[in-house]
Amino acid sequence: MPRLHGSEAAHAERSAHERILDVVRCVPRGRVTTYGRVAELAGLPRQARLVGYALSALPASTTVPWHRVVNAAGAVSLRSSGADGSLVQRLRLEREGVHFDAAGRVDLRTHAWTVTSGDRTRLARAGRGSARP
DNA sequence: CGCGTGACTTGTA
DNA sequence: TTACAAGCCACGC
Repeated sequence: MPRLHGSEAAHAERSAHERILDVVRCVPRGRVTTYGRVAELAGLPRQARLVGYALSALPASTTVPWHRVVNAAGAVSLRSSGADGSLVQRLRLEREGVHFDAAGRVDLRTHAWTVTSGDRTRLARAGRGSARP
């Protein structure tokens, strides 16, 4: 059972943390999105930092495609754990066909994820909770 | 309860 | 192009 965090409880029964993960799960293979974008789609505008915090809390065994989330400059953000994680992120993206330039940045104009109607349906379903009245 | 820190963004210079 | 400040939120001390 998701624990509510007060401020969002009045607006949704699903925590901001889970809504963020729902959005990230909708990012298709070979595409990337930004922290700010995820926050906005999760109904948390201007809270990109919260997205980074949510992803940092993911277990190593997660199925959430966290590697498809980059910063606004198209660069892979360093993790507090070290540079290994960012390297893994880059390798995973390249394996999906995402191209990095000489500066180590993704071309967001080419690889940015665009939300489709199917994505919105999927998000809405996740938001309602498939087992909720 | 205050303060610093952090996988961020945006605006300004 | 880079550098700095302000804004936002959760967490540990």
